[in-house]
Amino acid sequence: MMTQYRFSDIEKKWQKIWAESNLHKVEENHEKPKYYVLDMFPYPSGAGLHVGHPLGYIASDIVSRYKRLNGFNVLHPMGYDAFGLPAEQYAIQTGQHPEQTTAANIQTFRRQLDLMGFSFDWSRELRTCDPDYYRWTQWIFGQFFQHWYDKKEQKARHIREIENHFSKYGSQGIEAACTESINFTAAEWNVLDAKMKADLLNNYRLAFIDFTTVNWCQELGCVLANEEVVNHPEKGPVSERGNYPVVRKKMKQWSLRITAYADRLLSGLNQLDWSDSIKEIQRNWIGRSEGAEIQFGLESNGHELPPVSVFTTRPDTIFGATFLVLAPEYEGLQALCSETQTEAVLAYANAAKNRSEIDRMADTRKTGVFTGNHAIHPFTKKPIPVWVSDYVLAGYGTGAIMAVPAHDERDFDFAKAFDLEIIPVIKPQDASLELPLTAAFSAKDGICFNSDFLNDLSVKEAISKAIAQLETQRLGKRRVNYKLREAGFGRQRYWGEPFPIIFDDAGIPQMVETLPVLLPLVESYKPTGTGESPLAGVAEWVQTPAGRRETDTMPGWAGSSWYFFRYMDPQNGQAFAGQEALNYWKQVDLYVGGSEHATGHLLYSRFWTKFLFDLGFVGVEEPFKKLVNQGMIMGEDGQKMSKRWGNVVNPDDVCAQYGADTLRMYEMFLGPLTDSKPWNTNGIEGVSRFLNKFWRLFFNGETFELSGEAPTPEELKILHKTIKKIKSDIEQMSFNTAVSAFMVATNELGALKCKKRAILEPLIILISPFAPHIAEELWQYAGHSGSIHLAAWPAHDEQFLTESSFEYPISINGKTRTSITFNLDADPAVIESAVMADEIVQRWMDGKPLKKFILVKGRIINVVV
RNA sequence: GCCCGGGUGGCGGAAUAGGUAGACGCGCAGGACUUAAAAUCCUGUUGUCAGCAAUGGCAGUACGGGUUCGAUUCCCGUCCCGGGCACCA
Repeated sequence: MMTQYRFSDIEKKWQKIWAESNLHKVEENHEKPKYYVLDMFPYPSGAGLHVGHPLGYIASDIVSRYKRLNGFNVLHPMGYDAFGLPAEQYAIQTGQHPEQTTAANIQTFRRQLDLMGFSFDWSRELRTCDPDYYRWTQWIFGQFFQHWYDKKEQKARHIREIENHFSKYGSQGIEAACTESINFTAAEWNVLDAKMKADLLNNYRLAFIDFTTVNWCQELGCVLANEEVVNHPEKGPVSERGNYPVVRKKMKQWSLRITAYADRLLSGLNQLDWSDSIKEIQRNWIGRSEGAEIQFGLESNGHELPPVSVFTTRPDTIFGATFLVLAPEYEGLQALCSETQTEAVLAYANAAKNRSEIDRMADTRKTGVFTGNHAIHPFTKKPIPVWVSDYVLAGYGTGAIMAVPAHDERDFDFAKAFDLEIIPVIKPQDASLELPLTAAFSAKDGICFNSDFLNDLSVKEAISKAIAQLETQRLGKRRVNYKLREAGFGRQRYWGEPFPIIFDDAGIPQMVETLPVLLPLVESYKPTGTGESPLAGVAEWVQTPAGRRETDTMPGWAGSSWYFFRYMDPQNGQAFAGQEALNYWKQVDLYVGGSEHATGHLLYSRFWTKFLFDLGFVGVEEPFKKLVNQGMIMGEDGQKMSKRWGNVVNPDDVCAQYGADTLRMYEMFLGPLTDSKPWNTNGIEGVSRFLNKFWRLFFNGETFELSGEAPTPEELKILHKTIKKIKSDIEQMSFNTAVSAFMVATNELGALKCKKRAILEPLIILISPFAPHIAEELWQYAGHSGSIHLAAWPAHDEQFLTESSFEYPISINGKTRTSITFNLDADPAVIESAVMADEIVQRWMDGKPLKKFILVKGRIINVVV
């Protein structure tokens, strides 16, 4: 009977000892360099964990343990993102308070996480739904509310400073991030009443009340996200759940002015050690484009009409602009229509308003209505018609475009649909355009023609020149535009952070000073049907002596946008984290989590960090220095692991059958961390076999055996190449090849029957980050009283790896034919003559003369004939 | 449509400052130990052709070209898969 290693006893034993001795508790320690390893904290769903969830946790745990062995003071915390919709929906169905279900779910999660032997410092655990936590989420919101963004200084400043400025100088000299730019004098400001001042300041606050268009479902009594709305063939837009009609409705909504930070969010990406794909996703989401804003005066037919500003990235095509198009939601649209066309335009705008986003997206046929009026081309002074069409979006640029049908596909389609003029002004560099155009020529490497002062310039030159000309003639200016929209921050839900806001009798929002504002108990979690959150029904909470409370709650991402700072000092009652802790831990060195948060959590966290940086609370502008996105583990059938497909593998079962160490190593062995890959039950057997083999390296039958015998060069070479390989693999997060290196070392040492302490003991340390329990047990067997996780990482010594000779593959014309061993310091001339004298080489040369002899030292020899 | 990744045995995957393609594991086939099974160990395993065999030839990293003494790796074109964005002017 072979010794079987008893993982179940061993794992239970050590997990208990580690917990009781607080082995993983960490404090600030200025003697050691710090390292902060963070996992994206989980939402504690009722389903518990499946084997896909711990993938990233295992990787981060390996790095944490590796860093500790290398002398780093490692912060490796865990907590729960506990506010959110599923708990609330469960409450609606069962009447159970979300707090109860959340607490129960957290217990399950904790039990499952403990099974896998992670080295989290649980004394720092946090939950976003805990009042001691969310009081600081509310506090940070309050800071957003009390600040505005100064574009000149590129930072957030206190709202009092802009008030002071307004009272002395009006809006003159202020360049602020705002909803709309308004000009007024100090005198005008000073005569405003308190409510009017508050409304005006709302235009500048970083947390402000916005009016946004939402998908409103009367039947469900709530607002729906775009993805919750589907298109019904007869009824039009309906809710995904229940098929109830959905209309677009303007609603008051708290928002955060994230666009103020668009520039910095974009440029900050360059310094981050993140995957290119996720940086690219954020770049696209921010969507910076450079171009010009151009003013078009309108032909007045008797009465004066306001000018229309358009945004374009192609001012070089200005001479090809043959009409303007306004969005159906264009501000002041009605005033721009001629009398005869007003009715048609308004009918069109109204129809467009109720078309769902998806509908508008899916349908690329061009529709539109002529306003009946003309604009004046800024250079040619010719009149060009002004149209309205829903292919122009109100929310981007100015909500109006100059259409250049010859060089923009959409404008081309529109011009064809309504028989509008098409004037080509850009031609390919080395050819002329084929006329008439059958499609827009939108290449950006052409040459201008038909374009007055831009003729013969390249597109790039023409863009600069056109802007310069527009600026000198005061017809327009350079402008940078972003796709990024303000971040809607209010939810008509119960299970979230209440806003620390009370509207006083004048309707002015006032910051609540005493935090936290506790989430009150409600009787029903159901939507009220009025568009308000269930909190609106708690009269005694809503009505306060100071006024009426805001009844919306914050979105799921509020609590997760700053939790990484709270871990640094989780019990602090005076601040979201103390200065000392913030200065010591600074930022997350390694962040591991899924890529699905690219445009949500990861962007918002960067935004909040930059804001807290501006206020001087934190010393870093970026929260996550290095980010690694682990892939998904699919079911054995290749589909996403889900109850629905019946392919879920539970880590509890795997731990019971094979042990946590096997599960950990197997998940790492599956393939590169960042790839998605299927689970394979057979594969885990191989890793289980390996760990047993590893265990047996140390045993002779039933007895543990380590000898003090001096190791041979061959054994030393195996050890040192393994140390080197594991170190570099962990640092590159190539865990699958690290596991394979352990297998190779075990196979080789097993074959040599090596039982020497000098070789095997360092090997236990190497494997301890991967398989912490078995390593701890073997370490104890080896006679150590302290934990292996407090040991030091062995250093590899190159001298054991250097070879004196090398077996050179010999290729003739690039095809390997034989191999000959030479000393590495042998004279190339000697090698050449030896190779040329070789029988096999001679045979393949077949009497042809030698053309070239290539020797790459320690690599290859190639004979060219 | 645009922007990122990526295509290597029966399977998961190794190997890229260009240098012996297929490490490691799974699966499969054969063998040892055993009354038997489990466990463990050993051998083989890209395809194909020749040979009783040891062995050897040819082809081969999605496809077609190119650069090079030499290409899975670099360049150009095509196809396919995954992800992101999408009437963003």
